[in-house]
Amino acid sequence: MMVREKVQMKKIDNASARKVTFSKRRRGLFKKAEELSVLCDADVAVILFSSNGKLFQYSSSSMEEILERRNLHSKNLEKLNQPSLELQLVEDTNYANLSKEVAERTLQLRRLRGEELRGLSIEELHQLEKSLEAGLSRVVAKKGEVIMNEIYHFEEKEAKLMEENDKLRQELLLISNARKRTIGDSGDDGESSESTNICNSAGSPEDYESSGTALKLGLPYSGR
Amino acid sequence: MMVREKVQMKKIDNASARKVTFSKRRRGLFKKAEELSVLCDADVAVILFSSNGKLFQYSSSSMEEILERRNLHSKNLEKLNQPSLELQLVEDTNYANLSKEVAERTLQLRRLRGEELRGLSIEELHQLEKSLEAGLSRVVAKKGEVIMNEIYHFEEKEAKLMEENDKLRQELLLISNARKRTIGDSGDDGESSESTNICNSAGSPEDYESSGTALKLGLPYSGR
DNA sequence: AGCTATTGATAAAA
DNA sequence: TTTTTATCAATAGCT
Repeated sequence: MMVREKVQMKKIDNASARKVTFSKRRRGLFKKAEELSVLCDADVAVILFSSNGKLFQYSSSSMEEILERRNLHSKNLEKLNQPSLELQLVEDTNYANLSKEVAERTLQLRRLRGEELRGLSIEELHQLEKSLEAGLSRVVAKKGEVIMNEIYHFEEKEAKLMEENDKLRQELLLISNARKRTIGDSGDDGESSESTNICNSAGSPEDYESSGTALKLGLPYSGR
Repeated sequence: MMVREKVQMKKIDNASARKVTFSKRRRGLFKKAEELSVLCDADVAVILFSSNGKLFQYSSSSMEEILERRNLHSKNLEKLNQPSLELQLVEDTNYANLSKEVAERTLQLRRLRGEELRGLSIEELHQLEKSLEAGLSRVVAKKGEVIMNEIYHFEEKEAKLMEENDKLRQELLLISNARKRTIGDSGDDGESSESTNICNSAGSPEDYESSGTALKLGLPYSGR
């Protein structure tokens, strides 16, 4: 084996070597992340995009949870930056707030699930109902949006395929027309017109028009 | 130096040793992340929480940007609808767990409100919708129950008041009847019958019967 | 995808 | 915490 050189900290030029290194080091990074989480009882998330834009990720627990938790911390840090008061007080406040928030959210969740409704007034129940209806309508709307999006993609695909189909049928018609003409015109010298007609897309105007109309009548569809 | 042992993949018992290892490996992980990003032209983000709940993060470019990109990219088939309806009362009051719970509940709440629906699949949205419908139906049922209860109390009160009303009217009738009789019977000696008649509730049988009938006809109501 | 020489990471100790 | 050093772990370059 040749002498292994110290790796230069710059982008690897050779694309395939870069890809291999990416795979190896990606696994190494994820392994290190997992080790850290196990050995030190930490929560770890690693997100990475390859140069081609492919996503890879590792998380020691739920990725969404970790990201949400990070958001929360960022907010707390913002709070911390604004009033540069005594740090300890802020820490205590953070803890107290957190604990309060857990309790608050827990109760809210249970109420939204209809589990803990004791002691609520009619007015409060009515508010809860309205809140649920609003959430439901948003979720339903989003679902509709996602579904319509999916359908749109299908329609696009369908349209493309039909268009392709259309063209192929036209070509076939041209071929068969050409063939009929060749057979009908008896005193013609032996020219293999079929292959030239396939490759030559400029047919006679009448032929093109009629075949197009026939196809349209035969396969009607509404484009978007 | 003593023989360095192969590191066991489990949580380090010694707290201070764990802390030191955390620091070292954290730096190592970040370094690996940076190397990967430079060598392979990748975008990398690492987020980690120590066991004390402290946040550390590295990103090769803008963290927010990477996370946003991930949101767009990820087709999350992750847990969302895991009915963690059992909101376990967690004993451990440490900050990390608390923070974790807040994050989880916050995300759930936002989804129930229809605020954070990005990246959810049709199936997940459908589950969310069903969950909302179930909660809504429970809330509506509870509201109906509370309202019916309230109405029942009103009815009870109303019945009592009417009964009282009834009695008072009867007494008034007795008084006016007695007064008429006193005026109609001319050869009566001068006795102040008004005051005694008010206090004396025992009238003649005929009087009582007739007055009762009149009141029933005048004020009909259906009791429960 | 495997294989090693070599660099790199880090546990323990200071 | 950081440094040192002996050791283990990762991986670059080759098949």
